[in-house]
Amino acid sequence: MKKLVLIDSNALVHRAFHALPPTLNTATGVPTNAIFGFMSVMIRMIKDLKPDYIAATFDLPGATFRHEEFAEYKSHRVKAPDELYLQIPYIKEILTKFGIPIFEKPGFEADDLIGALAEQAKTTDDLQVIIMTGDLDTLQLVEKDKVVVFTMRKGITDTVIYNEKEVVARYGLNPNQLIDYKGLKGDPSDNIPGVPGIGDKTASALIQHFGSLEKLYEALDKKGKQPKLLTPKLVERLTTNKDQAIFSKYLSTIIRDVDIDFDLGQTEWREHLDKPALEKLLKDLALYSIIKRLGEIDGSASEPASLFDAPNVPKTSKDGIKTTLVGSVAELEKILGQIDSAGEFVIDVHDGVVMLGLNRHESFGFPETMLKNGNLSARFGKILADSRIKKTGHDIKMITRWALERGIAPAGFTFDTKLAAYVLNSEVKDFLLERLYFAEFSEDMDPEPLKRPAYIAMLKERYEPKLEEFELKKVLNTIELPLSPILARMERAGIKVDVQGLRKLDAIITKEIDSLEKKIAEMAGGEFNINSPKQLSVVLFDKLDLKSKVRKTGKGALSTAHSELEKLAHEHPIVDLILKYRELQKLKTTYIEPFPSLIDSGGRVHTTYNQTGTTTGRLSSQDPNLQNIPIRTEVGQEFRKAFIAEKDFVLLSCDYSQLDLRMAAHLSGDPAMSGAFKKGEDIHTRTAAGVFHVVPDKVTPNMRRQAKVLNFGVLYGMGLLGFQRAAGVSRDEARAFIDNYNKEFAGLAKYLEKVKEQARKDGYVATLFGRRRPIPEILSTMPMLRAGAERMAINMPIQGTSADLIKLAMIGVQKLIDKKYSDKVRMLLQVHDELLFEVKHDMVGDVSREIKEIMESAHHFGVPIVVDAKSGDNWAEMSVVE
DNA sequence: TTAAGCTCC
DNA sequence: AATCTGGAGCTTAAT
Repeated sequence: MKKLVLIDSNALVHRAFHALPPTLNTATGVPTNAIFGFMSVMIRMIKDLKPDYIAATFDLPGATFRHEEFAEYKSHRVKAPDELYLQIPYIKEILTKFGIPIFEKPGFEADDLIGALAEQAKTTDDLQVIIMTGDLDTLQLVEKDKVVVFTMRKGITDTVIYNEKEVVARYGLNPNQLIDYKGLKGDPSDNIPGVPGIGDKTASALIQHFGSLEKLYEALDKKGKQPKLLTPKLVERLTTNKDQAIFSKYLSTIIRDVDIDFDLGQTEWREHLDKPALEKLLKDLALYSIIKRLGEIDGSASEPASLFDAPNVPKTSKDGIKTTLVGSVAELEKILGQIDSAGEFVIDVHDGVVMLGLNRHESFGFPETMLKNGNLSARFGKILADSRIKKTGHDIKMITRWALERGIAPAGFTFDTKLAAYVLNSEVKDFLLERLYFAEFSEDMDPEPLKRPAYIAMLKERYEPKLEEFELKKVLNTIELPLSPILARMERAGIKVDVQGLRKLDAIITKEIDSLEKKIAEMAGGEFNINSPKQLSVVLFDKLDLKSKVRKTGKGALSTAHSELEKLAHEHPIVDLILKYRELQKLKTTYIEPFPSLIDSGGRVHTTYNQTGTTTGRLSSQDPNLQNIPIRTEVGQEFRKAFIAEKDFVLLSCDYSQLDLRMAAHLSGDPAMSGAFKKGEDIHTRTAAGVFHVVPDKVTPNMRRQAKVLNFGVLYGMGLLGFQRAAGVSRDEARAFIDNYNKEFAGLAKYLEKVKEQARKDGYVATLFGRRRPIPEILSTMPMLRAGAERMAINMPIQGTSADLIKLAMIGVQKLIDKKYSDKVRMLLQVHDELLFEVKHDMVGDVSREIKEIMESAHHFGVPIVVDAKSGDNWAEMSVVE
């Protein structure tokens, strides 16, 4: 099958322009970011698809539009900046040198020409039409595998091809129904209005049900019995906006009957390619890296990965690393034998290839598919599961997950270059092997995947003496390394979600949001986007002319943050509605909506823990983040109820009480604070009593609240003004409270000074267990930077020691589970000072006591450590375990 | 991509 | 003159 690629140039240029920073320029100042992006995508496309024919289309403004109104609409569209338009002539020139013909016609958009060309080309047998574009407007043209769309995800890095199946999978609609869908939903980026109040879901549901916009309106005219989905409100919206809907559909329809001459022969670009001229032009534009990549298009450049080479032929590159791609079972068995007797090896898994290394000079790789061989798989599994055989990896959590998913429980991970690099410097932003290698050896790593084990071995050699020097071996060996496989198990376990409950909640909240939207629009005297702080501030401060003083944002605009809106609440009832709207909108879009798609076939969601993501030693959780599930508000609680236990199991939550404050008490040795914890007093009440000079019985709720702010403020390095604001007291009061606090807890105050001093002296701070964080800015001459550094210095040992403790506890608890309760207890989540388990319901009493004990005594401190255990059927409704 | 906003500990 | 509480992740608007 031959391939014709049709380039939707305008969409692609826009995408490239916005995806790349505007920092690329020629010496004379011509911006080139869009050109660069356009070219990268094109080279990748040619490399991947190897098209026989290519044609490009561009917008050309002109008088003869389909409709007056349409031209009208266009003029309202936001103009892209000049920097973008400046680049278009260059792109056209490049395309010409490429031998690619350009199609444009006054009054027509690039889209329309694509439609017309595709229409003509698809009559040719044995020819696939591929539309290359930067947006999804042309998806409507997709037909089976005959006409497909090639576009990008996430900036311009990931490419993806949509055929008819994928369109249906993504939208639940046929390609030709997408225009009906858009007619209802609209498209703000194209200035297509659609029907107000109808979004993604409703539009899709309606079209799925009725088939098309026209049929939907026919059904509405007939009255009679209507499906449930057509609520009276929805019917009203549809009828009042009928014309607009029809017009919107018309606007989003790509016209295909444009009169153009098209001849496949003229698009045989390889015939017309003028490479020298192309290179010269790119050189003038200072796009040297593109010139380099031009080799890729005709295969003259070497393939990056040797995985395509014949197996079993060892290759030695000039850096002395010998690599072998193993293709035969016998060969692999021999290597596994070597590993067995060596007793240690490096393992890495990348793109379906398993790579093994014995030292920094030699490594092997074999395709994962070879493990389908039962004998081989058993042999390899045994090596992985044998804790006496030492394994080193880069990201052993990932490798553990990989193995677990293949039925192997790996053991014996004794080194991880990613974790080592993290404990050596937690400030580093990402721990890609390539980056670490460059940082250590000041040269680029060969992208050849088979070499990775050798590089990992090299890094390990570099890191070991450093770990020794900075006394970080203990943190790595007793905390991070044993924790990593445990996290892998937790990720794999996931947590069960009540989808049904989630759906109900969604319906309720959606309704509530709808009605809030309406009320807010009414009060504001017109519809606007409440989610846009910019539009919101216009409504509040200009239209409604609210007078209360609010803070400015970083850029000088009036802030509409929650804390600021509260100040306006007494002036106008709209404010409370906006706050409620925000709360619900947040819950819906961040938590409820994404969840269903994240649930696996067993009804569970799986987070990913980042073990190297924080500077203090905490974990973080992503995709989804299960460490910030709402809890405070009533709707938040409702959402939490959707996290449930498997049948015959209950959830058990064990959380450390006042962990950070206990750590502060221990680290500082402050007698008053330690004393309070030893006596089991309420720490905030005790603090209030000390600061306000009253007996604890006389502490009012307000005094306790202020003391609480003070206690937490101390952990974070809060200043006078911060406390004033957070506690809502006057400047003098604030100063008096802080003075009293520092007298009452003089030991704590002294400790905090000592930490800052140590940071200045050593350039770093550390936790009780020796985990470090560099604080270079503590010596900055800029007061702001320095103050910030001091706050970090104060907080890290406290937050970090807490993080260390719970990690130790997790290791201890997992040991208990493996020994006594496998299949009966699963550790599911860690939320900084809380561990969540799934426990066989009839065992929760015993299990809870044992876990509590392990958590409380994971390490001995100068203050008691207290864990509260609660259990229940869901994450919201839990009661204390006796 | 950034800024603003909100969720959690 | 401007800032002002530590550690995270995610969504939306706007560029």
